[in-house]
Amino acid sequence: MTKRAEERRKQVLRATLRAINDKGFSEVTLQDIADYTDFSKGVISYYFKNKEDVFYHLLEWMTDRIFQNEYVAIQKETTAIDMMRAYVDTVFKSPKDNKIFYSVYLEFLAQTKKNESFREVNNNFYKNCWFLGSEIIEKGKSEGIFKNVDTVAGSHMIRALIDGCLLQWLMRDDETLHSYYRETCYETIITYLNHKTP
Amino acid sequence: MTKRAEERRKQVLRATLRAINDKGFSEVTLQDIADYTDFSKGVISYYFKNKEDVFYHLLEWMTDRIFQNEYVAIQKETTAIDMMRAYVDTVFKSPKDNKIFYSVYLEFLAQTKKNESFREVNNNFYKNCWFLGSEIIEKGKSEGIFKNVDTVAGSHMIRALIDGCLLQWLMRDDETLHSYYRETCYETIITYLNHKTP
Amino acid sequence: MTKRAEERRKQVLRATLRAINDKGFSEVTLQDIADYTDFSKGVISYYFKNKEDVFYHLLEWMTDRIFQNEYVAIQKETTAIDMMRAYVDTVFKSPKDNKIFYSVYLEFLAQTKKNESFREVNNNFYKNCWFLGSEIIEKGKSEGIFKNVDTVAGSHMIRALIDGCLLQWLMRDDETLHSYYRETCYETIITYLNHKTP
Amino acid sequence: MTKRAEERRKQVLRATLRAINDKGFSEVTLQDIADYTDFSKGVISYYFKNKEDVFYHLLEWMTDRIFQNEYVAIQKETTAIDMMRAYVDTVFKSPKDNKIFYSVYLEFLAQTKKNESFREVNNNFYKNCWFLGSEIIEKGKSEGIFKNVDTVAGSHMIRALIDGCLLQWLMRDDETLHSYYRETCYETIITYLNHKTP
DNA sequence: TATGAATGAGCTTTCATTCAT
DNA sequence: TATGAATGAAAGCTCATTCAT
Repeated sequence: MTKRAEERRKQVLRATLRAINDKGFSEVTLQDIADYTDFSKGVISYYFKNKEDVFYHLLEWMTDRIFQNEYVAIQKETTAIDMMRAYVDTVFKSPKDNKIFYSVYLEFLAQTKKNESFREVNNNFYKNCWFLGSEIIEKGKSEGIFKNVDTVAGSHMIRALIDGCLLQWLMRDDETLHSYYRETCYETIITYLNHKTP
Repeated sequence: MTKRAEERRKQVLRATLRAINDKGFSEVTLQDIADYTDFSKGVISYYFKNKEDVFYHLLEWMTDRIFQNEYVAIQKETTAIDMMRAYVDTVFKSPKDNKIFYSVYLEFLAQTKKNESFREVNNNFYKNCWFLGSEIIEKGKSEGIFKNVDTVAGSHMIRALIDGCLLQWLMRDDETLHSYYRETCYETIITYLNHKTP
Repeated sequence: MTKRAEERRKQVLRATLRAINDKGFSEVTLQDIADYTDFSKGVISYYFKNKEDVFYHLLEWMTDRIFQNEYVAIQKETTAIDMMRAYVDTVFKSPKDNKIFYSVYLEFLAQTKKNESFREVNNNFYKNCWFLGSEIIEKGKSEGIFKNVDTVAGSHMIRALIDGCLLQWLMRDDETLHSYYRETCYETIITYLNHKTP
Repeated sequence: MTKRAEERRKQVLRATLRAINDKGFSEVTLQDIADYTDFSKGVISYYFKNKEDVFYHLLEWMTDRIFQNEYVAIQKETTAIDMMRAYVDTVFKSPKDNKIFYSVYLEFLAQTKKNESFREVNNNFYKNCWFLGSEIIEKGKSEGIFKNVDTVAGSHMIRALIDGCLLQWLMRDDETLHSYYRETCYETIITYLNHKTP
């Protein structure tokens, strides 16, 4: 693929993200997407096989980027607690970002049933998320904390709580609750990881 | 509304649930819904304002029924622990039921952005869920447990974890994981509610 | 199929024939066809699976009608010569009819390569044509003429000459040549069927 | 026109013939044609006015080549019978060649209605074909055979039968019938030309 | 000369909605 | 009450053509 093709595809994906955010996944048309680029409708079909192919690559691109950010964030820290903090802070980046990302992500999840390839991308994202959780828990164990948590189950629950909180925050549609959910999510995770009785 | 009208509307809603489950929210047509009733396409328009109106009432009906089941279940129990157990068991009723309900529910959540009325129905459902969580936590407090948990935040986290677990389970598309998520979800909640350090 | 459906389908087929005649097979749009009916574009899709399905049924309808006319015409005659005359006269019905039918038929033949089902309809038409030729030749033999002609090969050649003449006439696009080709075709066939040396 | 232009145009025409043969006349795209050359889509527009212009020149080129082959073939012979034989043998060159040429030619004929220039090219081809037929008939007459045939009508009928046979063979889509149609066509023509009763 | 990126008109098809019966 | 015939807007996608490079 040429450099130009690479760039055009990125442009289309960015436009698609904004278009879905504004119109909704199932409602967005190729024309809508084109309207967010500086190009005509034709470029989308020129650089992607079809509309679904655009969506597929958007999901892949979004989840990859999210994971990269989270991974980089926790790598910067040295203690398990700080890593967990960094993880949650990166997940709850900002009301604006979370709203765009999570509402679009939610639409992808809803499509999963009819679209096996979306499911696969998401499962890969899950694996990455669990990997982050596991790294943090293992780090904690090496520090002598998080002793009573099973690494695998813990990584599942961390992500479940994060998703549940983001979902609840998104549905309540009140940006002022963003920090509330970030903090409560963080504290709940820490409380859970730190619990004394096995 | 006449008795007959009431009955027809129920028939349409039931048919819609099955149709969405089979075809997907955005793909389902009025013809699909009609095919699941013993009536023709016309009855749907006859008893509902339009397609969106059908969906609205379906969401309302589904979330009400879910809440009722959960409410009845916890009312039967006498201790906070048993109530929590009953709550989680009712939520994780069976792989089949969860798959149908939650995948359709997920599609509704994804539509929330474009549909204010869906959001309202869901927020009402949330309130009901938080009420259940609060009741259980308060009961626990009266029993001398769950001492270090804030009732409101706790009820939020309980629901967030439940949703996060169901979502993760649904996305993994592996029915054998159903009991794993049910148990891990339950234990994580109990661990969190029981934690010692404030 | 209801009576109304039957009628609508006929209306669509008639409209399609006229539309193809005016615009050409590959150029005709569903809108064109609809414009020749008193209905909207939707009815076509309502009564036929898709555009190709319309074409398929048109070819079937056309070739059936042609064969029926020819069959009826030769059945009315009592001698082989008169039957042959009636056959050719029916084939060369009128410049107007031949132009419409044959130009559309020609487009179907050209599509045969990509459309197996068109080929099958045409092969069935061929069988019917050969049957007519065979009947005439056999009748002639029973009268003591057409002695030196093989029935099967003869029936093939009769149709080949008819098609070749109609094609040539159509391509020359000169209506005054219609009777010339009809007569020359007839005489050539008779001369061939009557030939003395085996 | 430069030598290079001449060469490029030939390359495009050859590619077009193959492309039409593979994809069909109305389905072939400029991209398809380009894929059969070693050039890009642009060269086609560079050396031809538009797509239709390519087709026009292809038809011209094909019919010219066919005529040249037939003309050369009959010129080599010395008797009318041998010439007729050579004509038919050249027409029925081989199943493979006939299939390619005739199916593409058929598509051109079908386009004739909308395309006056195609008709003109074909009428010129017809004139050439009739010329060949006339030459053979006149030669026969000079040899004392073919006495009872009108030269002009005979030349028309010869071509009509040839076209009718090739068409029928093509539609039956059975390569093993090729020699059957070649022989039967030849014999039918000879029988007709040789007939005794005026 | 030759390329292929970009355009956008135009196609088929789907389907919510209306309404005469 | 209930039907389903008919409508026509709106969608995705294709591709001939243009033109900067």
